[in-house]
Amino acid sequence: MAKLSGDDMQQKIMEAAQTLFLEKGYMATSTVDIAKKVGCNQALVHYYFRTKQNLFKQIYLQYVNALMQLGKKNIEQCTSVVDLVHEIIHLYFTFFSQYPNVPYFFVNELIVSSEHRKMVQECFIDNQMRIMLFNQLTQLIRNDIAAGKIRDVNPYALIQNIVSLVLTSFLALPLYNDFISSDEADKQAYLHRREQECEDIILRSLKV
Amino acid sequence: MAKLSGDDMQQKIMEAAQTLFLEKGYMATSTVDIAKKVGCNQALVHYYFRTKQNLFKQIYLQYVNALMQLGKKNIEQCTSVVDLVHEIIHLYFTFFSQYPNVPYFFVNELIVSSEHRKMVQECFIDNQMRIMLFNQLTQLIRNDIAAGKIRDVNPYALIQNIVSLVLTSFLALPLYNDFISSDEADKQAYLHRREQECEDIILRSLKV
DNA sequence: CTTTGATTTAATAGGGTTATTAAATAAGTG
DNA sequence: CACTTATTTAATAACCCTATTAAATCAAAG
Repeated sequence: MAKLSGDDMQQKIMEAAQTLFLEKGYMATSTVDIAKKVGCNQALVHYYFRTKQNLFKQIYLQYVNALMQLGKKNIEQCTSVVDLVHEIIHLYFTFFSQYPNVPYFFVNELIVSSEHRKMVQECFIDNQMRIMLFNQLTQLIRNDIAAGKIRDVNPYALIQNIVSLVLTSFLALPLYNDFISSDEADKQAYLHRREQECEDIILRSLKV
Repeated sequence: MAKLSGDDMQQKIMEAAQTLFLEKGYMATSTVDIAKKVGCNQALVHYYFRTKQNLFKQIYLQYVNALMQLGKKNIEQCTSVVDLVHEIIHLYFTFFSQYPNVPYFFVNELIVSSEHRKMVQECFIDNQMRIMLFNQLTQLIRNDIAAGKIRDVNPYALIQNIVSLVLTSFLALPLYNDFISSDEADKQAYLHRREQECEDIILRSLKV
């Protein structure tokens, strides 16, 4: 194939790998598949990334960082839990609407493969931003409880509930597609309903 | 190995396959792995089930049916949505506590693999019991809305919310294990809290 | 124009995979 | 006991996989 400047090719390989990992998961995607999609030789994938695992890692971290960066900007200025819940849910829906396979990717690789879980843990567990955001949430919750604005809730549980409802809204997309409607506009409407529904449920769960 | 009557061996193979599919997923489990676990020759797996896909299918359907059967008994006699929500959530938690990997199994194979999704669809879409249970839910909801006992909700959305919260409680177990506590008693307590939390959230979301 | 270093390729080693074969062994029946 | 049928095995065909190698090609610098 026509040679590109190395960075371009590396980029193209990452993009193809991304698409395939998202579509079929890590296991079911081979470096041959990736090369075929790019239109290059399979050895080139190894030239740039040495191992398949390595390639995966870089892609995974890209998404984690993208989400974190986005989160930081939007969430820092929230002054109440209600605000924060709204922002977080909206953030997730915006992000995942753009990359609707990412939730599946996250679940599949993070929950499913203990190997990958370990890998992600390393990058996650002392992630400064994660800690900062969590501390902020905890503080906000404490304040709002003290002020009688919300009932006493556990920060972990709240996050888990939010993430549960949001993630499964996207995880269910293929089922929605097969069982209910495969029309793109319908799916957009579904996601829009889900966003409101998720926020509504969480806010109701916080009422005193 | 000592020969067993054929049914026993078939059973043992299914059980080993079950364990491995649950632990590592379909893709990451080879028929060699299964045979090794049973202690028999790999060809025997194919002798009884012809293909790996076939073996998987039988195991999958076993779980779907077990859950359906269990559901039927417990849910038929509910007379209100509140009742039903309690029963369904308790049912799920009881079932999944017994088989904590099944939620991951369901998600991984149903949501992730479009091939498997198609397969399951065929067995699911005209599953009489599924239709019956869903109709019962719809009817109960209509009645309770008319009686002013709950606010107007969409049956699909309600089910999705319940399933979301319950499934992710189990999907998060490995994360709980790694990040919070790997003590068995703690995990039991966590699941117990989650069951109450799920019911609480759903019931609050139904309040007029 | 040649040299040098970065890309890209073909070829292949060394695995592992599913599935099929034919042969060996056991169990049950007349 | 002999024969048939059901299990079980070893061996192997026919793939696909990752990763490495050495050789080919290109692009920019001297």
